[in-house]
Amino acid sequence: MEEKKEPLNFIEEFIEEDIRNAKHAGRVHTRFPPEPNGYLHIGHCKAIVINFETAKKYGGKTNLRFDDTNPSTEETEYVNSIKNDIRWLGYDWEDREYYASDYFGQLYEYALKLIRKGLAYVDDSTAEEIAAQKGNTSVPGTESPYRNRSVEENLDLFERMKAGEFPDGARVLRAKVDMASPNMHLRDPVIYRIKRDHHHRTGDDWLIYPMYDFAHGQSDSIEGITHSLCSLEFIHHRPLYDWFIEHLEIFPSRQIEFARMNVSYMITSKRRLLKLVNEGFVTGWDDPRMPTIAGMRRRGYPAEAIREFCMQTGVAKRDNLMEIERLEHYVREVLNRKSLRVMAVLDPVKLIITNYPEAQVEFMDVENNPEDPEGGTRQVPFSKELYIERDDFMEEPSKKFFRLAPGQMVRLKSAYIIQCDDFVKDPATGAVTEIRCSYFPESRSGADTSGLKAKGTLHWVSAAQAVRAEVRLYDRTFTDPEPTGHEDRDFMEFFNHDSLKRITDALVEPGLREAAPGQSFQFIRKGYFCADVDSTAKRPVFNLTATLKDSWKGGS
RNA sequence: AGACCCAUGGUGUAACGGUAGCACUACAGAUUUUGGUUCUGUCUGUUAAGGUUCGAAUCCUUAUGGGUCUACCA
Repeated sequence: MEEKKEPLNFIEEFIEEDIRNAKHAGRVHTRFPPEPNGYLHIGHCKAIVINFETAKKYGGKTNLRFDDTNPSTEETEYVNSIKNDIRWLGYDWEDREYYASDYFGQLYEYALKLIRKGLAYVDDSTAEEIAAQKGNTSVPGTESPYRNRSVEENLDLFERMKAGEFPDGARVLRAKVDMASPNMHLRDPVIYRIKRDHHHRTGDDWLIYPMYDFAHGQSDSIEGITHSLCSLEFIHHRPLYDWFIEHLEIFPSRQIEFARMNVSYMITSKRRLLKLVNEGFVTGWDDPRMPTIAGMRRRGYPAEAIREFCMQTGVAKRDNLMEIERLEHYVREVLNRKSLRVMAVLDPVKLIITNYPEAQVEFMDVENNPEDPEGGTRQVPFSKELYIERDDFMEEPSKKFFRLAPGQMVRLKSAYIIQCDDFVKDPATGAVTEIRCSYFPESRSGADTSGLKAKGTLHWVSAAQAVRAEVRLYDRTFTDPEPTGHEDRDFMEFFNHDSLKRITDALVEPGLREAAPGQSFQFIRKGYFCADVDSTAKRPVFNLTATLKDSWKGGS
C-alpha cells in the first residue's frame, strides 16, 4: 500500500528525520534573513523559495527577519523594497516581521551571561593586533594579553563600552573559544564592537552592536526557528552557531547549509551590480537587464515563473551554474498560458492591397489566446493599407522561406490570404519601401471558401489605426555565461553593449494604447513583451521579456 | 599550503547495496491560420585507481579536480 515516495532533497531528509524523532514536536519553522543594505536578486529568490516552500510543505511557518546588526550600512529604504519584492514573489510572512535589532537588549544579556561564565572577555587590542593574533590557516593563533581578565573586570569594561566611555574601535568583546582551532571562526571571534552610528530602528540607543555570529543564531533561537536554512559559505560558522546556543543554554535551532544558485549570464555580487548602476551601464536597480527582483519584474518575468524555476531546479550542496535558458523556459511556459496575443510590427514596411476597396475598414475577430478556451476574441481593424514586418518579405526567397515574396501567397493572421504581385524599392538605398499584393475576398478567416492554402501566416497592423510605440529589445546583460569566472579578465569586459536596442517607431494594434504598465503580451511571432512604466497615453513602451523559440534555420 | 564542503549526460537534479531516471538544452519528425504551443523520437553521464560485496553511482582508501574559510561585514 506504500505509495511511491517522491524524492526528497537533503534538507527535507533532515527535516523528516527530525519529525520522526519528534524533535520540536514535529514543528517546522524557517526564516528568511536579509540584511537591509541592498536589493534582492535572483540568488535571494532561491533562498526565499527554499525557506518558504520548505516550511509550507511541512505545515510550518516562515519569518521575515531583517539582519540589521550593522548600523552603518543599513537603511529603511531597503527594508521597504525587500518587503515589496518578497510579496511580489508571492510569499507572506503574516505578522512575523522581525528585526535582529529587536533583540539588542536580549543579546546584551546573553553577552553578560557569557562573561559571567568566563566565556567572553573585553579585548583592548587593535583590529590589526587581533588579526595578527588569529594567525593563519596553518599556524595556530596566539592568545590576546587581555584574554584572562577577571569576570568582574570584563563586566565592568563591557558595561562601560555600552555606556560610551570608550571611542569607537577602542575595545571589543570576544568569545573565549579556541585560539588553536583550525576553524578560524572559532579563534576567539569578536562578538561586540563599539560603533557610534545611527541605527535605522534603534536610533542612538546603542553604542555597541553585536556581530553576525552573535546575533543570527540567537535570533533564530529567540524566534523558535527549528531549521535555519542558509547558504554554504556559512558552514564554517555552524560550530560557533552551536557553541553559542549550547553555552547560552537556549532553544536549539539547527543550521543547514545549501549551495546558492548561480545563473548563467547573471551576476549577483552587490559590489558589481552597484557598478553597473553607478556607472550608467544600466538605468537603475530595476533596469530590465538587472538580475534583481525589481529588474526581472520590469522585464516581465512572472513571479510564478521565478518560483517554479527555483523549485524545479532542486537543492543540493554542490556548486552550480543554472543555464538562463532554464529560467526562460519557465517564463515562456507561464506567459504562453496567460498572455494576450496581439499584433505588433517592430520593423514596419508598407503593404498595399491593390484590389481592396479604398476607404473600407473591416473589423477582424482575433483570438486572444489559443491556449485559453475562455479567452475570447477582440476586433482588430483591417484596411487597404497595412504594415508588415520587413523581414517577412524577401525579394529573392530561399527555398524554405514561407513568407512573402513575389508571386508567393501568405495568410494575414485572422484576415485574408494575399499574394504578392509587385514591390517598390528606393532606388537610392535599395530598400523595399512598399509591397503590393492582391487579396482573395473568399479567403476571409473563419469563412474561408477559397480552397487556397498558404504556407505562412504573417502578423500585420492597419496603417491608419496603428499606434506608434517604443519597444525595448533586451539581450543578455553579459556576453559570457560566467562573467566573474575569469581570473585574468574583469567582468566588465563581458558587458554586452548591445544588451538594449531601442525601437522608437514600432507600430502596434490600437488596443495596446491602453496597456497597463506591468501587463504582459505575446506579440505574435515575435515574443513576450511587457508594458513598461515609461508608457504614456501618447506612446506606449514595451520591454522584450523573452523571444519566442524560433526553429526557423534561416530565422532572424 | 591547513581545516571543512563537494564530484552522475551540455546544464540541473534523482536513484539511500539490486535495470542510471526526470527536467532543461540541442537535434529530427508530426500537428499548427504564431517557423509559437502541443505530440513523438534521438544524442550524450556515474572524475580516476584500488578495496569490501554474489552485486557498488551508492560503503571504505587514495589520488585528481572544484569550492569555502583566515572582516570590529552579513
